[in-house]
Amino acid sequence: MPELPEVETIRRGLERHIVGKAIVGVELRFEKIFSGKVEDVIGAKIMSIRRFGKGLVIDLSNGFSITAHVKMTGQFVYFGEDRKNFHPNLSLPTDLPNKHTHVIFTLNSPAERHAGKPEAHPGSDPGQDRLTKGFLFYNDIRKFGWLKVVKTDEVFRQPFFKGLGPEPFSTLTLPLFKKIVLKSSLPIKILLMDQRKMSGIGNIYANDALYASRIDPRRKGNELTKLEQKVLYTAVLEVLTKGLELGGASENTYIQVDGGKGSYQDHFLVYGKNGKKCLRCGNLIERIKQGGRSTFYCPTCQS
DNA sequence: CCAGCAGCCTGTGCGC
DNA sequence: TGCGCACAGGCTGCTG
Repeated sequence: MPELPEVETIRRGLERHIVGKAIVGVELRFEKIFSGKVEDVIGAKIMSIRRFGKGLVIDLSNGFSITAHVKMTGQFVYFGEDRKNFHPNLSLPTDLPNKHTHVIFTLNSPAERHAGKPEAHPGSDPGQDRLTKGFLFYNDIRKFGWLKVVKTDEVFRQPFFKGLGPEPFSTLTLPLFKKIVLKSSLPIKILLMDQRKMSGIGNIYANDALYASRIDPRRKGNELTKLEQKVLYTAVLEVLTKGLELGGASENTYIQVDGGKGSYQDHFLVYGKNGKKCLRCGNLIERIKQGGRSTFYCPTCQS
């Protein structure tokens, strides 16, 4: 369930593992999830990785970018030349590529010409894999995610990027948050998850932020008090920060670029806890449907 | 314009 | 054991 913390963790992993390398090959195993031209990325060097909401942008040296959205089950995993993963405690795919691998990028490092140079501290440099060849796998069990090659200066012409609301850690200020909430008669939980109103928040963090704020997820945005608006804003940033610190929530298929897992799933406040005791009052957490999705809340604490 | 909902997919876990 | 079904959930595109 990649949301902002998970996607940002992926972004950081890609930044560490693939920036500086050149794309020397692309194997498309399932064409439907890929659009744009493969030729436009061949030979280009990877310059930077950006994230907007839950979307990723891999900027290349030739004026093109690979935009991507992993939706629910997409994974970017970087393996070294020996096709072994970098994470020491890897517990997920060791068999890549597997039947869920839809794209394989072969990467080559320009730094290879220095291969004969001895390392000052062999094995101790966290960026050492930048000096190796490798493979970047895009896996996606449910095939909801997509990769699209576009010109870098046209990234924001895409409907997805064009329509994104403000970012929780930068452009979504408290005054703006208050304004957005005040203007909407949507249930506050639906509002938090609306990527056009504000970006990056999905089901897990929306549930937990509302629980932390003691606000009933069914309340309308424009019916929140000024205090509740502020408390909720703070809670949103807090749960996202916590998720980020823990490397995201690996409850299902989400893994990091090096194959490691996040641990926010061990710190859920209310998400997925229906029938279990509320951490605050001990009464039972309930599950309801909002917009076709599960909402978890404590009927006693959240009013 | 907005709200609501089906569709896209596969794996998992449940009841019978 | 296995079948059918609900569920997971982000986003698009359609309808009213």
